[in-house]
Amino acid sequence: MEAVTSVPPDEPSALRLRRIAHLDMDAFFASVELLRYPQLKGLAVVIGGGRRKVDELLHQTPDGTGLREPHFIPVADFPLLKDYVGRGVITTATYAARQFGVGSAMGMMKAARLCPQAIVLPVDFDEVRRFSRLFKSTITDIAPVMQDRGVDEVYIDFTDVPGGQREGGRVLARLIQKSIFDVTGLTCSIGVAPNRLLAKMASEFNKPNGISIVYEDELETKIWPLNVRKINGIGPKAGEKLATLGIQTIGELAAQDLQWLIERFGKSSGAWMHRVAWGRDDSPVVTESEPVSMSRETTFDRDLHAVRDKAELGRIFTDLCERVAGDLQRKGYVGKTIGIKLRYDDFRIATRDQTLDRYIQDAATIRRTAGLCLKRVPLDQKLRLLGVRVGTLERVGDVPDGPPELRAPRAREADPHTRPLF
DNA sequence: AAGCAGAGGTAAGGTCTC
DNA sequence: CCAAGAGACCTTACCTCT
Repeated sequence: MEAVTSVPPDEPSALRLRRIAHLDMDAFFASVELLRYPQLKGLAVVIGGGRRKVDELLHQTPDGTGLREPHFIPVADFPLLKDYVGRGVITTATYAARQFGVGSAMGMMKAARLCPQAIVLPVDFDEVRRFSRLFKSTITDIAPVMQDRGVDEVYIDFTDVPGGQREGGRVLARLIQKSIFDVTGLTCSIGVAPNRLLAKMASEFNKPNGISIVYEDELETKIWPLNVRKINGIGPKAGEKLATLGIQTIGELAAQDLQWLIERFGKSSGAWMHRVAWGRDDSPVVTESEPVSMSRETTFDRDLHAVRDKAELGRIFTDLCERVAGDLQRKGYVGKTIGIKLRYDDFRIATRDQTLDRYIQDAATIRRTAGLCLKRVPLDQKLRLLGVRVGTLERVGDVPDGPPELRAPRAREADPHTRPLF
């Protein structure tokens, strides 16, 4: 394991091991809600839906009389549940709800069937973001080298933090865990190991509210018995393929010949699998990064047909373009690759994109270019989702050929051949 | 003239993550 | 009949330039 950082040759005693931590907030979305509604503690609660109407559900009685204070009715007792929950999925479930087999990314209707007494709460993104900032700033106050991995997850480099090496990092992990709880009232789980790969797996060992340390020489005992799916980057597909090849555990993966893996998974993936199975990972903790693309997509309340529902689709399409443009402008980015994504009613996905010769950020150009993309895709089948994406981003003011994004879009009449469908 | 190699861009699809 | 949204990255194919 590449455990040694660069060490001045005249200071042999300064030889340090890399100590990387992975920190994961416990049932983050649900825990944030429980802070607000402590009376729900211990109950089966599912967060999600994502649809605005879940919010109404909280403030409405089944007979339609509104309530000012939120109240909590089990999903099963609510008539017209589908109208409220639509085609949404669960974001997080409390541990009580998980007992019933309910979990992240599961459809709401299915969850209602599995756990009829579950209380549904909407996601409060503002509140979640507030707590996200809060726990991250608590961390960087103690250990400055932190990498964002989403709202509820970070990597931290303990190597050069005073005390970061004590008890393999456990002392510092405990300090961070306690500080986060004091500031937010929320618990988290932390894994510390010689690299990010192992730290990520370690953080799952002792959930919730746990700490676990994995040392370099514990690969065989603590990592190899695990299923390959525990490796961050091996998902359902690769897991299935490995299973077909008779490989279940990470140890079995490590036992495979490098060339054999490359033949079956490609040069890059095969070599990567071999490396991670041996616990090798020297990727650094990266404290900042630039976005590559920004997108907006939406699943419709019902499947829509490109011709029959043209007007409605057109409205949604324009709205998506305006929202992406708004995101770009608000965050100060321009882009030159415009793309669309659509999902048919049978869940097949099609994408198209087009790269412009200049950087833009305005809704009109996005809309026009995305419209051209849409013309290149078969539209005889009903759609359930439409998305708009802008990629090849540059920061405003950092654009290779000056600031063309500030130029007004060139006014021009579309010729009939390239006139967008919407 | 033809062939090859490598770099880099574009496009489409797919996988994975939280 | 049920399966979100946002983003990163990979593979493959094709094209262009050198």
